[in-house]
Amino acid sequence: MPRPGRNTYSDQKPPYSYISLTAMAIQSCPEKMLPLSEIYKFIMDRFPYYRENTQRWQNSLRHNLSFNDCFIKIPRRPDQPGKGSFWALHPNCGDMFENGSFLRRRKRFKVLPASDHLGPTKQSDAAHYLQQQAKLRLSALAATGTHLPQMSTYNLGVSQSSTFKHPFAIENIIAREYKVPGSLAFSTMQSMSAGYPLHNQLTTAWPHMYNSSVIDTAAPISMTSSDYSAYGVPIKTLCHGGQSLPAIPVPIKPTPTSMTGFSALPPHIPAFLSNSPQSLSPTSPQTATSQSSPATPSETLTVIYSVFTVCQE
DNA sequence: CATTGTTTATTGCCCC
DNA sequence: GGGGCAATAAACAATG
Repeated sequence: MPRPGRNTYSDQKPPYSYISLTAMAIQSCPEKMLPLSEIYKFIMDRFPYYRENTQRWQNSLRHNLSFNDCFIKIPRRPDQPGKGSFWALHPNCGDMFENGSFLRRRKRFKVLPASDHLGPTKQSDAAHYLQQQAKLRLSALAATGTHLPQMSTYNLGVSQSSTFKHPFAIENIIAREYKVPGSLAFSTMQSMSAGYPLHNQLTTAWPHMYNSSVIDTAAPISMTSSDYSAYGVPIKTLCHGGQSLPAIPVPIKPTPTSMTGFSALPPHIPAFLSNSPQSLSPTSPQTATSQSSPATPSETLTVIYSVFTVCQE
C-alpha cells in the first residue's frame, strides 16, 4: 500500500460513514443536538476532505438524517430564530457502533413500531426526552461554570460495554475539538495513549482530520461560544431556576400511535452518549478537580426522574 | 430563492 | 447469489 504524501494525506476521505460523522457532530456539542448547518460546519472544520463537493456529500448527509431512525428531529422553539430543526441521536440507538468506535456500526438502528416496552422508542418520546436532556445539561453547565460537570447522566445502570475506550470512539475523536488549554489537550493525548496501546495515535491515525484547536481557536462547539441553544433563549435565562419549563415541542416525525409518554429511563444508553469529552481522560485536570462538581450522577438521576414526573403530568 | 427535509432509485461493497 | 449497509443522485416538498 503506497502511502500518500503528507500534504495529500489529510485530504483523504475519512473512514467514517455519514452516520458516524453526523453522530460525532451531534455528540460534540453540549446539548447533543445540532442544526443541519452546524453539522455541516463541524464536518468541514474537522475533515478537509469535506470542504469540497459540498453539494454532493451534504445531500447524502441529509438523506442519512432523514432515512435513518437513529437521528431524530427536534423542532426549534417558537422563539428560536433560524431555519430547520435540531438533529439529535435517538436515545435508544446506543451501542450502534462497536466498541464505541465510529468506524463500524453494529447494525442499523430501527425504531420499533411497538410501544409496549421501556424507553423512548418512539420519535416523539425520544424528542421529548432529548429536550429534557439538553435542558439538564445546560442547567448543570450554568450551575458549575463554563464546563460540563462530570455528570454521567445516563451512566447509572447503563451497560458500560466500554470502559475501554476505543481510539476511534467519539470521546477520543472530538476531545481534541474541545476548547481546552494546551496543557490539558496534551494530557488528554497522554491519557489516550495510556488507555490504548498506540503510540502517537492521533497524528498517525488521523491524518485526514484537522486539529481544529490549531486552526480554529474559538472552538465553535464550546459552550461559551455556542450562539445557539436548543431552546432559543440565553443560557442564563434558560437555567434560571429551571422551574417554568417551556412547552415541549411536538416532534416533527410523528408516529401513528398516540403519545403515551415514557415512564422510565432508556434501558440502555451508550457510554459515548453519556460522557462529556472531558471525562474520557482519567488524568485530565478537569477530571481530577471534578470532585467539587455539585452534581453527582445519582443526584443528576434524581433530577431527571423529577423532570420526567413533571413532564408526564 | 436558498436551505432544509423526504423519498425513491441505483450502485457497490461486504458478509453469510 | 442474496441480504444488509452505505454512498450517491435526483426529484420534490416545505419553509424561512
